[in-house]
Amino acid sequence: MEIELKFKEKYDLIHTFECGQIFRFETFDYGKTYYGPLKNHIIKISQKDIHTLVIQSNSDSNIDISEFRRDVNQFFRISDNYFEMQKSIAIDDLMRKIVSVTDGLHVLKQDKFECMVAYILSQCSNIPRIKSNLYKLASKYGKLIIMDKHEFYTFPTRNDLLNVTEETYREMGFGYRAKYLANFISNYPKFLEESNFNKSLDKNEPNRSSQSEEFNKKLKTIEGIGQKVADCIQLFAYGDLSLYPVDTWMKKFMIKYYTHGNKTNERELRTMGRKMFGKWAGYAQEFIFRYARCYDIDL
DNA sequence: ATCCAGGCATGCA
DNA sequence: TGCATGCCTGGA
Repeated sequence: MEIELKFKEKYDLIHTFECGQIFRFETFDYGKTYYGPLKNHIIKISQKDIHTLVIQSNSDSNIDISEFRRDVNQFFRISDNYFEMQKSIAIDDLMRKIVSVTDGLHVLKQDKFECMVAYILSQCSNIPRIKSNLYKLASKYGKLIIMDKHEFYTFPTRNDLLNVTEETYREMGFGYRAKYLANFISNYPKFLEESNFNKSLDKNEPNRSSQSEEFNKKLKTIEGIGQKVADCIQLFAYGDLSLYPVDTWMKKFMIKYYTHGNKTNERELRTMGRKMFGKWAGYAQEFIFRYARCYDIDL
């Protein structure tokens, strides 16, 4: 099964898949094509031209084309107004530069459970290690899928992990995060299953911001999920673009360029970023993160 | 070899 | 409410 996705704006696969928002997509040809999981199958993403992606699925059976298209549209967030977003983020010379350097980077809408696990494991770690942790989980408890002679694994469901102990996670190298993950799986919070909550967050409803805040608080009641991880989950899996996760890179960047070198805490920087970039703060954060890590050698 | 990460919970002022 | 400290382990 194959569909084409057309964007008015530029789409850059390397910016999008290497910026650190998502961990289980791989390229075997230096960024020309990417493979990774979408729902219960594997997709191959290739670029036809700078505005057009071709998405192929490994499975032609047990999924219909309209459902596949809906999933793909959602994953690639095709209804984001990219030009408006870029324009409103480019608030000064530095941000204009960053928007131009990262042109074509798109925020993706990730699977909720997988994203939560990934970011619970991400704390005080690094991308290679997070990737390796997730690979261990998927290869042990997920389902093997072969596509184009490459091996991939679907991500395990919560059910698949119900009987896995903290000890096992430690043996898999998750360190002290093992406890958080085991606890998350076994005491899976009830509010995550209340589907109306998720739905209202997914839509653009008038009382969205208070719901967004409430949901953020609930996420932080989960052991091992603090402000930064909650923001990442809500941004990447729940599509709340108004969030501005502040990690060490963002902190370095903000202190260097926007507080005149004055040290402040993460909370203040988060508030500052959300104020500066409004409803597109999540995009701004991704652009800045990409820029800070890969293009600003002083940081 | 160390050293310290894409944080968090905890305990103390 | 704000800040220091320990936590696992493997990239760099």
